[in-house]
Amino acid sequence: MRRRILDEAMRLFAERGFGATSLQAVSDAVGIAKPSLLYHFKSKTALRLGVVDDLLGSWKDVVPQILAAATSGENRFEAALDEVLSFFQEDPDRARLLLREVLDHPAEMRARMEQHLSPWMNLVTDYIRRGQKEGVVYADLDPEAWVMHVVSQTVATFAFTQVGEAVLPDDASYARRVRELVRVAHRSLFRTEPTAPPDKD
Amino acid sequence: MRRRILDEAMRLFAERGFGATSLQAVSDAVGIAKPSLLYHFKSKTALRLGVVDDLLGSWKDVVPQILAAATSGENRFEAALDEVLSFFQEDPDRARLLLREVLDHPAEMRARMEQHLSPWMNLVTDYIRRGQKEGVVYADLDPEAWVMHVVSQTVATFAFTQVGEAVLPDDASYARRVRELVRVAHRSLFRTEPTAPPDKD
DNA sequence: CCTACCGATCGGTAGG
DNA sequence: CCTACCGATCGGTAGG
Repeated sequence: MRRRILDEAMRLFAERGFGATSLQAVSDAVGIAKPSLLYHFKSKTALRLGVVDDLLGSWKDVVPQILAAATSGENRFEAALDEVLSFFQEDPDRARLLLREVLDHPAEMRARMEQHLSPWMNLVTDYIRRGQKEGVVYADLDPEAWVMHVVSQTVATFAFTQVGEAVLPDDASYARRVRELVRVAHRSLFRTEPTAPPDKD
Repeated sequence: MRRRILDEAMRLFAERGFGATSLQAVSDAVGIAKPSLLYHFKSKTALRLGVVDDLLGSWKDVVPQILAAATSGENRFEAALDEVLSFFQEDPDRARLLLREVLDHPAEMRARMEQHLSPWMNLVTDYIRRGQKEGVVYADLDPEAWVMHVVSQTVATFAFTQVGEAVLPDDASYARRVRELVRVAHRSLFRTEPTAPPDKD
């Protein structure tokens, strides 16, 4: 039951925001009475924290896959980026909830992100710095800022599926934005040509 | 008075979100009674639309400056991007409100953005396509998707000032993110070296 | 997990 | 621009 509450709350918080979602709306979606929900989560704030913990927990599960992709095999860059992309692609509400949380609780999320991101951030930026010494990565690139850039652009791409279509009105709008995101990330990182060059239409 | 209501409502909506801001909170911030606020704006929804219209209206004023910067003088690229950057830099709440509106009302904002962006979007993308024919811009770049990328990254950079600091913990975090944004935009657009190359520290 | 219920606050109206 | 007030809904509790 806790699982079902978290799922419905996640969906509603991502869609309408925490402040615009009542406990009644969540319990209706689950199919239980409001006091029953408050047995599982003592307060609305406790429910919010439960949802955020759940999201960051599922992110933690993906980190090893990202690191594995980034440190072995060919096309390490594409493989690692694909892992980040598919995390949000799997459920775009993850991107929407993350954006809302960062807007609603910047200080709190700053601390949590630091905690959840720093382990793999350091590995990725070390890797980039090695590439800079070898001359394959631009020397004037700021590793931490570049990773933030790529991650936040990924979140934005999936959070704003619909709005992207306003400017890219064809039905391939989503695919175009993802492809351009990958292209921009690649071109801004490597001084050399892509191993597998992006299709040019 | 209408002006003061719009300013305070904008601030509060950007900070806490529309659903988490009561009319009482807005009227308190302005220093009037709640029914007085409802004389100027018939409903909470009318207030929201007033705030959004005001924001998009101020964007409209910047568009000519962007186009002027983009089509004359040297370093047209840097000059045009600077105009977009300074619009949000002037008041980061613009970025926050925009993000929230797009999350809360994707269909509505899609229509409004299309209306407010398409005039200059077409001019900018035409310009990029000319650059592609001349060979200075990457041929595999997707002009509309690229502009969306740069704009949304600008919005994200200013909306999430605090969270950026979690990963870039020094006190130059904000400047680093802006510089990297400009660098990424440049490197992903031009095949050639920058006219004024980014400092490499 | 439920019914019944709490005080506080919500958006909005009446009337001046 | 105000006071006074409305029904509805809010988050949360009592008690079983």
